[in-house]
Amino acid sequence: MRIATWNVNSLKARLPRVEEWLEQVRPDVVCLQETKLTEDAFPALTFQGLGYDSVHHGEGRWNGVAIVSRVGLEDVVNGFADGIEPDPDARLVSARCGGVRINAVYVPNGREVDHDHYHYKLSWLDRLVAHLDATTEGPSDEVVVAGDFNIAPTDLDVWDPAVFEGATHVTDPERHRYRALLDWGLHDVLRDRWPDEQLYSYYDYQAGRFHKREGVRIDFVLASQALADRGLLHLIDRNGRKGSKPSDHAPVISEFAA
DNA sequence: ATGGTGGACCTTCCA
Repeated sequence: MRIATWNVNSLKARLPRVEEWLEQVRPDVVCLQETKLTEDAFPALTFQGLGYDSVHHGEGRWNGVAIVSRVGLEDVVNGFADGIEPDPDARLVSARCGGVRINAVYVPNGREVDHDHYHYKLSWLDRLVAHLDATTEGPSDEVVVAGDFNIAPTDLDVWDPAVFEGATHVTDPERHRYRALLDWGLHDVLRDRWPDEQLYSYYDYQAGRFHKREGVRIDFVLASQALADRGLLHLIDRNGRKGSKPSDHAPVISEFAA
């Protein structure tokens, strides 16, 4: 089962590239972030034509997440299932695809340390753990949480740690909450496979960062033990960040034996 | 040269 995640930075702007990529890579499931679409504008028929079911949780101008699957798509949940107030933003959608509980996440950026949005980010990550508790029997299930986490777990995941001093994405409270997801029972399967490699999923559009290989790794496919044990390949698809009109994120792909 | 890129959308916000 091939599972991918891709922050497309507007599905409207990126649809031709996403179509081409689906035909080339043929993932079984792909989680999309930053669709920036209303429900009405989501191109479900385009995906249907490529053999994929889909579900979208969007709000229009910002955010928006989707799951696109060719191995079934059932038991959809929009947003958090923790029984608290609804999330004001469209940042989480989950469904069961091919027997796996898939969660597509777009974690808040945080903007600046101590900004209101930063505290929203921290509480959002706390709620994500509660959501997993509410929607699974626990980490013994086949569970995937895939998306843009807006956290670089360690200094190996940023091209120059000095540049990020005092910035979001690398602070202890953010990294602590990332580790809480691993403590829950999820595995960073790409990092486990490549423990020492500089692997980046996001490059700022500015200053030629991609061509200088100055990126950060903030997009992950996290998988529970049963899946992680069956990992076949884990990679970041640099081709997805090349060429004309790319997203600022590259797709991240993991494959698991059936 | 006090910017730089790109997407939302129309004036400024967001990443």
